[in-house]
Amino acid sequence: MIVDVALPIPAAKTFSYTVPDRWKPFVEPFMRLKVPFHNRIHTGVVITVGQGDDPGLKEILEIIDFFPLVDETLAALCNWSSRYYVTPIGLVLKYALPPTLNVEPHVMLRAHDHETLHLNGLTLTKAVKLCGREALFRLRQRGSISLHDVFTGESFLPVSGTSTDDHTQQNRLFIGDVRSRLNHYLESISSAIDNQSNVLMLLPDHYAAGTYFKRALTERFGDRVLWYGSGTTARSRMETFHRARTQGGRVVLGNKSCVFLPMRGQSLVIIEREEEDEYRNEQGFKFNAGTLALKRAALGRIPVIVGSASPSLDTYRYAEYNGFQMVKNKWLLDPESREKITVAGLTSSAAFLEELVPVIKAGLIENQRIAVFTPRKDYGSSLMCHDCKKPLLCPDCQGVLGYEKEAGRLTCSLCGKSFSYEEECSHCGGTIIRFLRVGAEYVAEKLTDYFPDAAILKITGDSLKREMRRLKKSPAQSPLILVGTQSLSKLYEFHVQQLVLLGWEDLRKMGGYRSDEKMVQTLINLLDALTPEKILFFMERKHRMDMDLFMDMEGLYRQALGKRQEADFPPYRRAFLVEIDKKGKDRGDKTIKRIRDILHEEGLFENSESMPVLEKSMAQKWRLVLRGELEPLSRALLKVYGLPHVQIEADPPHI
DNA sequence: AGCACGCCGACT
DNA sequence: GTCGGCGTGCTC
Repeated sequence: MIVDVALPIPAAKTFSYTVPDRWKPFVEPFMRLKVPFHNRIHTGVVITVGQGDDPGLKEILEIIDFFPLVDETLAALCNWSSRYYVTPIGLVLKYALPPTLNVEPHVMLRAHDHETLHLNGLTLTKAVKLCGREALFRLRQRGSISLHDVFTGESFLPVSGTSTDDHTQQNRLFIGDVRSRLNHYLESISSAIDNQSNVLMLLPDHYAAGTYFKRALTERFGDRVLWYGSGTTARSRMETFHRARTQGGRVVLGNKSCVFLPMRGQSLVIIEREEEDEYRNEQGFKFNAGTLALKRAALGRIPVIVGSASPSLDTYRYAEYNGFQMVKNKWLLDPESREKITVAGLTSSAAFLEELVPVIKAGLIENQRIAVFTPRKDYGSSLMCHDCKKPLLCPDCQGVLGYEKEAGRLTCSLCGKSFSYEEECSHCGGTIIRFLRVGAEYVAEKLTDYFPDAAILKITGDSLKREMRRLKKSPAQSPLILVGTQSLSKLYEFHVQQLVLLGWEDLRKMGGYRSDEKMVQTLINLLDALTPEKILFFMERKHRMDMDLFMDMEGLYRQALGKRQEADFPPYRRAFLVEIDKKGKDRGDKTIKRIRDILHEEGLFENSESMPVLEKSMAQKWRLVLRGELEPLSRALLKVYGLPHVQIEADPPHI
């Protein structure tokens, strides 16, 4: 017997091992096992079980799981993810079945004959220590012991995530404000859990959206509401794991890792604000949890509700293409909102404070809550030497640098790398560095100078968790200034009287083919969360935008999708960014040749004209953008994956 | 990923 | 003459 095993290493292949007789009766695909590898012991996952024998192969050491921890739908989801995100299956499985999944301390043994009486009530961890894994496998097979989890007391058995055939639900894209979405979710969840099936609900974060929905759902459904993911204890994470797989009538809330949570009898998946960046997993296996949740629902034939005030173009098209019911409850830039909007022109971006201060002053006198939005979180960006007028760019990728004053460093907006701030031009040595754009840190500092007695909170991605606590204590009647980025839109139902947008139109230039879409989403989500009575834009005169352009939702989406189709971009084509480090002594030339060879071998780009040219040679790396159909591309790119100094990003936003 | 092998610079 | 730097390659 030979098994092909996926290992958590960045190589797009499986490794074969023979199975010794004592383990033969127990092997099944998707069980975890221990194998010798490179003079070490690794945890791998069985992908296929085959007949035959090969004395050249090593033997597996031990099987870990008594049965696979993923059901058929999740196994299919892992396989699909591996191809869709060009990540070796071993790394996908490492995410789906992480070491933190501490199953055995929470599973107990029950004895069914005299021989095993001494094992009764022991946890699996202790029993394994006492008599070894192999013996327990045999005892269980002949029925001398059974397993149950400590949380529910129910039998610990393979989970089957099949749909419960609830025909009251159907796939739906719900576009509306947060109140209407919440009500819609509550009604849908209610009818789902009434018939004892489970609901999986994805939320963009834990501290803001997470607590908002958790509170609202708990009010209605009590302890049937569970959270799965970080931001909680290891034990309660395991409790959710066991309850979701054995019990029914539960709602599991989570952000990313919950898309791989096995669940019994599911009847609904809900994705809240799928367009949020927080659904993107940036390290290791890079994926979008919203996209995976949609796929999981499709694979398991489970109805899905996607709710947002401003869905992404990808989801809008996916929903239309797959026959979702399109419910347009409310578009927040409707003619009614038009009356609340004032657009003020600025002569230059530096002039804004003179115009902003009187507005804030008037608001504070009236005890208002005012939110000031600015696209950037840092102190200043678009740095430029005063002497030679040359811009300061990221030495690595030539991206725009942002200056963080408090931290005293420069951070690249493109690659995220940080550098200490030297206050010196690399071209001429000049020491006067100017910045042409300002961000939240600067605005907050200046407003504090102007209004030293006012309560001013800075809301950015990094400070959100901390500031949420202070915010909850703030009485609704006292004046407050919130200065922040997109993160302001996480403050669900935090009502402000005024919303001021400084340089919102700048989002348009912040790079990537999705920038127009992001601009609209940012605005709509701010309106969704903060429900402002007045909306005041300060826009640079030459970039001033006509707000009437955004009032017709269908027209807006139709036009944007038309452009994407014409340009052959997502969602009509898959796009991948391949980056090659110039570290090697050949400056990456050899790697590029190998990539071209692999693409050619796979039958892609047969004539040299369609062969991708290297789009950009930057200081430290080559950039290559590939667009095309998923199947041939991902097959070829998985081969590219293992090459040294090569990074592959699926659906890159910055192209 | 880790770990070994291999080919060029500063040391007793 | 060697020790060790990391670039390159392989792992059933």
